[in-house]
Amino acid sequence: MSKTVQFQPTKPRRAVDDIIEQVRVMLDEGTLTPGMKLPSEREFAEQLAVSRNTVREALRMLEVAGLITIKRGATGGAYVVDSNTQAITQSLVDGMTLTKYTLLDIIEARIAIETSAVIKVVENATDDELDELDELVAQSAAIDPQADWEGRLASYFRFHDRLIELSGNPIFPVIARPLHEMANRVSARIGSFAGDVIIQSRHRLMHALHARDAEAAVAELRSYLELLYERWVSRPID
Amino acid sequence: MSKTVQFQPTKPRRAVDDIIEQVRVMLDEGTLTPGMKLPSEREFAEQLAVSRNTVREALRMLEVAGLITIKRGATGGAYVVDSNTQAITQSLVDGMTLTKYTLLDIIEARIAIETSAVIKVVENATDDELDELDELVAQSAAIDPQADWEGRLASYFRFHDRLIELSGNPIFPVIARPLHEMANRVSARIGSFAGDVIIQSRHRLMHALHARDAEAAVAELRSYLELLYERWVSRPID
DNA sequence: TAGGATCCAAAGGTCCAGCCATTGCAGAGG
DNA sequence: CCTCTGCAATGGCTGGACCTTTGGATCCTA
Repeated sequence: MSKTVQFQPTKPRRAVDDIIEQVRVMLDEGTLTPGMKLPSEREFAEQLAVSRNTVREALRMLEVAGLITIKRGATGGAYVVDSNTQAITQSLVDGMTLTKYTLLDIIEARIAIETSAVIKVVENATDDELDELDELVAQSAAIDPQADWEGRLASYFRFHDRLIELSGNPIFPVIARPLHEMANRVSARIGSFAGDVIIQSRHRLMHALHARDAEAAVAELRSYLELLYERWVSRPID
Repeated sequence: MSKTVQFQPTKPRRAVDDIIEQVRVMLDEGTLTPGMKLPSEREFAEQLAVSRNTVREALRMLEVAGLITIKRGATGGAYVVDSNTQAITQSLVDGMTLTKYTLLDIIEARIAIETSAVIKVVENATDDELDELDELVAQSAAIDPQADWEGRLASYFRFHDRLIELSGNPIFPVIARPLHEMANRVSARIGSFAGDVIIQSRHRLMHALHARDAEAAVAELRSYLELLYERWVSRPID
């Protein structure tokens, strides 16, 4: 049987593309790990046998991709980061300005990920960890939504982020955090609403988690996110 | 109550950052729309009163962000794109690469996303679209897994990708692709197995979809992914 | 000796001027 | 009318130069 050949769109191979691929491969292999420092621009250029300008372009690309951060000065240089959440978020924001995604799309994705995560939380989280979540809820409730809506909002998302971390699956946060960032930006522009409703939902959710009742927890989380969406659409972005 | 002030990390403002922000603002305002062409590098440099190198760095960043594509030659230049899904996918792949994960983590995430997607497929897909999926299954079955395992594998993922696209939520494919990419990196190394089992599962899944039976479709997809995992763990990465 | 002021080297930020490589298209030639 | 060819526009890349930032080493002083 003939091999299914697959033609690639003709994109001229640039030196820059080669460089960033080398870095990506090294990251995948573990040759480069978070915290490590790439060579200085001048040294890197020499190693790669390209000009410093070309190296700089490659570094800029890696920076935007969220793989490195660049610091100036004596101890400066390009350092491998340990999370590119910001970059993913920025991509999603860009996607929304290109009118590719709607709020409902975001919410649906959150429901998909977070309900799956919460099931694992019920299975795996220790009681201490659940108490930690209780504490986060209390912190949220202690912030006056009128006086400091942004602070309250940030507190909400700290809860969600932590909840998803407790699932034990490291992939879930990678996906969920950018979605939260997106939701956060929207909420920040809409302004405060119905703080009590959210706190009450949190209490019901925590009750279900403590009772290790996955079904109830999923139901509560889902209805919470759907409520959120209702509020958003009824108060569109200015 | 005191406002929780939030200080931003001190990041020196570079010329490059200014340029990409100008472009982002123009995109947001609608001054720049998909398909439009930015000035040539030389002209752009003059307009911005910066060197051509700086412009090039900015263009590279916008390119990685998925906002423009760059074409060489006579009618070349930087064109605003209408979709940055490719960039988001790449970001997520990078994010997962930076994260310590296991195969089970990937499978769990796939179950979360793909079962949610398939529910929407049952609701939204037309019969013609389902027929299209049937066709993809037939294509998979026609490839000899012994002779061309990579081709068969690629065919499997085409099915999954298309299935998820048919959910109608553009976020789902964006999340699913990186997961497939990560799964693919592993499968390609493991080699062929049990082609018949997979095709049979596909048939059962399609049957459920045609019958618009969401519950059965979800169950089939889930058990398929779990089966996949079983096979993987029993044949660990070399 | 502790504390502060100063100097300096390393590293990124920017610019310049030039040359090469690619590519579409207009015009020449059949 | 079609084909070939050369040109000009545009991105790709180089090498060198200079500025700015920044942290640490050094030196001075109380």
